[in-house]
Amino acid sequence: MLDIKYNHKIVEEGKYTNWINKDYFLSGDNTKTPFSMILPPPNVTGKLHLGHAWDVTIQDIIARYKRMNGFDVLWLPGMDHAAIATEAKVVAKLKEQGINKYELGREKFLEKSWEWKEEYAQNIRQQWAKMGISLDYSKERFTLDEVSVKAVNHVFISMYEKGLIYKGKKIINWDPIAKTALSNEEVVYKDIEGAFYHIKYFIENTDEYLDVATTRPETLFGDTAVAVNPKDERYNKLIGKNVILPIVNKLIPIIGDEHADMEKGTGVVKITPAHDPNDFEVGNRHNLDRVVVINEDGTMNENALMFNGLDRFDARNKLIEKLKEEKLLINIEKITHSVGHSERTNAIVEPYLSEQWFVKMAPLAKKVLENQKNKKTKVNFIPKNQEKILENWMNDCYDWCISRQLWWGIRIPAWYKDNEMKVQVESPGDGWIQDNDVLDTWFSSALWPFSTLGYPDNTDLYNRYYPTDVLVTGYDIIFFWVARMIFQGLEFTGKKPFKECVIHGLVRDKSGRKMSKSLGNGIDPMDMIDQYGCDALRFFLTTNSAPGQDLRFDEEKVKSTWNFINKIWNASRFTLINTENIDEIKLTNLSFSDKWILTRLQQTIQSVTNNMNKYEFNNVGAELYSFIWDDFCDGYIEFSKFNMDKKSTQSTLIYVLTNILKLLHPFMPFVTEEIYSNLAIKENESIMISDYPKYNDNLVFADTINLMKETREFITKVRTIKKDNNIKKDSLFTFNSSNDEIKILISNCLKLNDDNIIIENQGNYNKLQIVSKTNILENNLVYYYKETEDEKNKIMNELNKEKDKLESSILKREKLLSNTGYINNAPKDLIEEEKRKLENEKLALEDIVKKIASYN
RNA sequence: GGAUUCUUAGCUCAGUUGGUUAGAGCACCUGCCUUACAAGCAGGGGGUCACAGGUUCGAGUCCUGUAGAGUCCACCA
Repeated sequence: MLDIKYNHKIVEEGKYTNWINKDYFLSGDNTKTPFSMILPPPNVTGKLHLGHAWDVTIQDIIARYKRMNGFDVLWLPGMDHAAIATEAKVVAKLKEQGINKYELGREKFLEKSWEWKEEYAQNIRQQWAKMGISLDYSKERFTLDEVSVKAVNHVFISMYEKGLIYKGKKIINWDPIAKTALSNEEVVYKDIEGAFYHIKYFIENTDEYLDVATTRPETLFGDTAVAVNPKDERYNKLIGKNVILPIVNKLIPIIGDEHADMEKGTGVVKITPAHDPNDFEVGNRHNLDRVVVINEDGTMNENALMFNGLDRFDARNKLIEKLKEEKLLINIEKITHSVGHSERTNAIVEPYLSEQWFVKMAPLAKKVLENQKNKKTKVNFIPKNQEKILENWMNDCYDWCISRQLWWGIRIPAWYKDNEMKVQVESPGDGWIQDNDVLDTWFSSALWPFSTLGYPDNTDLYNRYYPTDVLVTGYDIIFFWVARMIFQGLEFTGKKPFKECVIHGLVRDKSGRKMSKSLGNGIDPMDMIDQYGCDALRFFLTTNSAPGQDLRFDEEKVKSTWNFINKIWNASRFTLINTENIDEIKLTNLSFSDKWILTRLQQTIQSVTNNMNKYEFNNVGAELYSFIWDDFCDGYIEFSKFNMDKKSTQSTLIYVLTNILKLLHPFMPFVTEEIYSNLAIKENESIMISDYPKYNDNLVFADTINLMKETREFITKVRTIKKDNNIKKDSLFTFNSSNDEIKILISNCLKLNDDNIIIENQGNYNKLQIVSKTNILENNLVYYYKETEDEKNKIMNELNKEKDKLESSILKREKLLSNTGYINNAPKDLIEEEKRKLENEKLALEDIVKKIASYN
């Protein structure tokens, strides 16, 4: 038997291990229809946060739901090596121990990185277990696994051969701390305090100068021109002349280029082709030299003359001093501007001319856009509006820099000897040296939906489970990952990698801020599990926002979810206590309330299933919450208390509870398993492998719904009257109904007995109020008691208020029903319903009017 | 500059293809230990759905505009 209170710690103990031991999470039953999902692989850099918890719970709900619906579910777990993120952490850890990455050497460093990976992978698996998620561990993958590396090499070589990958010298984002190139997506812009430095560039052979403003004065050593707009009448006559580059004292030309914006700054812009992407383009147009002035580590090089070897920011300060001395500095204008930072090391990113590998995006993006136009082959996003984000990005993207000057990752399969290059996996022979760089971590993750299944080999796994059915992830990762999986999937498998893409939002803190380490407002999901249990956390995370919307974390809500589970626990306790000796479930000779709750259950099953299929878990949550709490607990269980001698009641109790547990199981795997295991009658050894409830028309008694609604409203109304008028239990009153079952139900709920139900007479009592007539209850209820003059007035007020309300409502309905537009256009049943209500209200009004008259 | 989401009760949020008198949780008020649950039960109060127009028989929902908030992309000499 269940304890008096729900204890999540006891309930969750041991269940996950048991499920694993029973092989419930394994895929591979070929008699069933396959259903596959790939878990977005977390980085092996740290702990799972609430966003992960949300993401995996959505997937687990889908997996468990599909499994209970008879599918062979493959939910494939894995982790991402997270090239730069992990490398940065390992470097930092080594630094604490006084070890330098470069002194350690590539091989030793990789050993340390693998140690790190093993440690963190173990943490992550423990957290998955705590979350109760049903992953098929027999298929677990890592992005540096042999299968993954094989796919990556295959794809790289093939793209190179197709001309979709090329090596080129371009301006890329350079992280001077990690000393690697970054893609644009790995750069985060932050507003910081900076300045416009206005510098004098004297025009050759004159005393005149141009006022050139820059935020990065140290790059002036790399200036190879000054540009003005050809339409700018202030300056265009100067085009073709030279200016003297300050400090360096060499001559550079004044050129005319559209890039110079007349509205912006002074209208004059210095051109540094090696250190600015726009200037690079200008340089190409005008055939300018590209002078690199900064080293890989962010120090200045010999081109910076006396600042050679200084850090770029030191050099900036010293240069400004120098310019002041030379009277070349006009002024310093303080500004706040946004500056790119490395996502992982937080270093200020330097636009840097360097030779890197790129993926040519245009043809791939085009493929995605075209595929999205085809209803049959497109990836369906949930919610649908997220498709626009993808299209937006695909419409406007530039080539993807995929080489990283790191060690932790998949090494680029290119080999060099003298001036020759060969792109292949194996070394072409003696003297050939492999490219030192590794690939962007997203290059391997982009192949994840098929590399994990064995692609490019023709494996059974790949054939059975690809394309996958659903991918679940946050909208923040559409560019990084979703888009890239789609174009790689289309390019290499000829198919979309997943049929549906369920997008969720971000978890925010209580005041709506993003959760982040720097703000220190992060919540550890493991703490929440410890306090409220995994089931409460899961239900909270997945039922408190609409699809695609952000979720504000509120511990109070997790707490109230715990209360809900405790409620389920106690309803189960009640059911178990009263069905201990039952040996079969027999849904015959059903009472009115049995029929009603069974019908409500069927309605709930239908609606929940519908919402589950649409991934609208917030609706499922609301549906289950109100069915369980309002209908089952507050309604049916209360009614069952005076019907418990009936076999049908016991059967209905256990039948409805069993169905409730199954409907809840995808959301709350632990507590539903615990209660299920205590049922007197059950079909399976575990709820996990039981069948999901199916709508059953034989258990629908449609007419009970309105009857029960009216009955319960009536009961509420009487209680309200009693309460408002401070009527004690022993008051006398009467009501009548042609339906005996309803009569009994009301008597019981209102705790009436023969002594205080009277049909006639008032004795010492006065009439108090009559509850309005309804379809099922006739001339029904009168309370009697002695009242004071004040009370009398109060009652009259109430009656008049009720009368006014009815009158205005009737007027409104009559107006509506005489509106030909409404009659012609509104659905028929809606009009019928309206007419019915009008009739009822008229009856009720008649009643009230009579009562008011008799009162006086 | 472009895109996108949002604005509904004191707070946090739902609200399906337009269709009765707009819902929930928490908070609030009143009364109850009615043996499944006081982390509960019973009852109650609280919203001119940001604002202004428009379409419609009918708008929280669709369209246009305004204001405010968030996010992404681009720019940032």
